[in-house]
Amino acid sequence: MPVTIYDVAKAAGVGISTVSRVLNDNTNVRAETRHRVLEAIEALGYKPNILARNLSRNHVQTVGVVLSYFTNPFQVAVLQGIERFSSQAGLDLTIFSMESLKRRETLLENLSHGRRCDGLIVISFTPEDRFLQRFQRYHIPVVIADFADERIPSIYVDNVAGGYIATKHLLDLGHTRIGYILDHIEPQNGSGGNEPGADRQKGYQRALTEAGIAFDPKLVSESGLHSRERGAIAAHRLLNHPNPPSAIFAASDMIALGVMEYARSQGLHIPGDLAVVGFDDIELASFAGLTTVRQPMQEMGRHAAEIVTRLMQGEKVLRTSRQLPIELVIRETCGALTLAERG
Amino acid sequence: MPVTIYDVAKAAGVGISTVSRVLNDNTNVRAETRHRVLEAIEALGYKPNILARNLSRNHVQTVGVVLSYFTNPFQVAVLQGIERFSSQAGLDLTIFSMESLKRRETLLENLSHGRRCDGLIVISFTPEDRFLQRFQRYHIPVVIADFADERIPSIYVDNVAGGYIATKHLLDLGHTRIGYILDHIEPQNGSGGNEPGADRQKGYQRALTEAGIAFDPKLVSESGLHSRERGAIAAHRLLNHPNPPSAIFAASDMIALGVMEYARSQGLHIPGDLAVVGFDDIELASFAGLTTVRQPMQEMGRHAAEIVTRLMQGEKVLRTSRQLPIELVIRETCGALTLAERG
DNA sequence: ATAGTTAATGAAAGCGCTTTCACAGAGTGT
DNA sequence: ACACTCTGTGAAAGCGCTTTCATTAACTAT
Repeated sequence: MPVTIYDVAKAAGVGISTVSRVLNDNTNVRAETRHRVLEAIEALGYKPNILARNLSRNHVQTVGVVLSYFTNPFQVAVLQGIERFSSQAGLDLTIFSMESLKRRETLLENLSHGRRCDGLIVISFTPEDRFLQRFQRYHIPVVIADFADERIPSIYVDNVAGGYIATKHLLDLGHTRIGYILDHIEPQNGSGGNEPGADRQKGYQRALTEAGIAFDPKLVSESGLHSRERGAIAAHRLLNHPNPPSAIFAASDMIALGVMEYARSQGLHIPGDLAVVGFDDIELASFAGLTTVRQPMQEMGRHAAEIVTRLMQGEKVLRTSRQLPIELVIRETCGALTLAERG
Repeated sequence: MPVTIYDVAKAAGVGISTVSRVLNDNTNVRAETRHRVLEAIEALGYKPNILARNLSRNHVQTVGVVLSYFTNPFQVAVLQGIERFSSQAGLDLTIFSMESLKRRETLLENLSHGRRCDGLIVISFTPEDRFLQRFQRYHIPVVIADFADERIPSIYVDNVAGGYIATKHLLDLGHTRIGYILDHIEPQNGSGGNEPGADRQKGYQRALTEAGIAFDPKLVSESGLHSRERGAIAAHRLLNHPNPPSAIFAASDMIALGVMEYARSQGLHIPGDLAVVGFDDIELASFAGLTTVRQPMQEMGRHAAEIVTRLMQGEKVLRTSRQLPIELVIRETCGALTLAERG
């Protein structure tokens, strides 16, 4: 029923290999012949069957991205960047979301076997070694976004610097008891604790130390997830401390938003009673007037997509990893503006 | 290099068709034979080549979703619902985002030809007829989310009812000049103006009429997009009217958020000087204290995914379309709570 | 026993491309 | 004129599955 390459060949009075040639390389086919073939294609409304092409070429023309939480605006923003690039590159984008570690296992298991994508971008974590090896064996390049792993092309940000500038900013504003909330302390896997949250904490501690303030573990809380609900819970723990912090630095804007909600529900004024600084600069942050450390989320996605794409095409890429710049965005929740206005 | 069905057949001492049978139907193969085959599969670590299987079966085991704006939290929420269902159903999910009408044309053009997905979910619009026909010809079921089209399976809500209850609520609160902001007035295509924004406007007008208030076209503004920036611009137009509204109903929460930002930037208090009601109930809405009409976004996605999936499997589905319930969520921006507190 | 089913299996023919290989025919150099 | 390289092209062999079809073995019914 559907028109195949054979029909085109017949109509143009050539062999299928010639048709295939005009469809692909374009070299070594006489102009006149090509013209005939093109006309036949046009006349019959021929469209190459992708499935056949895929089998023959052993690829699927798609890049996969695995993200841990679809609900996380940060990840969605990265995804956006990826989408924009890959659609322009003519690649399909298939997404795999895994809401539990179990799911992640099975997902990676499947993914690393069948060729469901030609290249993979993982957001915010490193796949276990055995998966990495398998991907390599199948020549499926993997690149990581929002995570630095020396073994793998990674697009990341200097999280310790980020934690540092956020904390320093609060310190400069006169705060001495500064809380920190991160998603989770335990490394998710054996990759060695360079998770964003942990790195931001390093920066936080470094700023504290430089300021001559002793690090108080009681001022660090874990939310589990980058969500408002969990952020609020973590804030609750911190704020009900006998000697509560006057400022909180959160490892993500979502957590920060939760902190703000909780604080307000307790009648606390922001930034008067509690200063808050977030991380990411998601869209809500500007609405909420949240001071935060901006990471170029879309750019991260774009770069990651660009790298996989080139790797997929067999290109030898020299600098596969890239560090993107961050920036402190000062808004209302830290109190700096209020001070300035007063002054 | 990779182990194929032939290797398994050889190892198990059977023909490839037998291997294929145990891989698939499972009927009509002796228990003992199946066991041998299974053992060979295990021993060799055989995984069927998806590409070959796809070509042979003429499917790709994936559902596609085309969304207009990735930046739209509503669409992302629907996408989430889709993802959850389809991943459980063992289907891959590929997303197509189209930021312009041009892109949409070419996208649908490509999509309706090659088999890049076995089923398609489109969010918030109806593809043109010619595309629909083509999809039908290729037996690719299409279902629409957030849009009602009688010709196609659709998962939708009663938007005119939604517009009605939002407006009625404002009316009940004593407002008489109520503005309305929608994304765009012009139907995007010839499908006949039952776009969500237009329907909500119908409900808005109906409520007005019932209350004996003449509809004033000057109180309707178009933002173009569901974004804060555009919402703010539209609010600017409405609010600088000689006889400005005391309340604004926005066709989406994003627009409503923009309205709030603009109003506040002008020193207006919400809800004191301006009441605002949105639509969707995206996550930010609760943070912003926005009164809104909630639609079950994830559910929409889930249902849409369920329907396509069943259709893809050739199942004869009786009720392919479904209307989901909506609900007014009263929070701070409408002023109802303030009144109650006062009272 | 004998014909008539049914169950289990393998050979082979697709699926619709890409790619290798061989072979004409046209140039080139002597 | 003759050997010698290119170009342009088609036949045919994959790619790794599914599925049809024929065949054998085993089982029922007379």
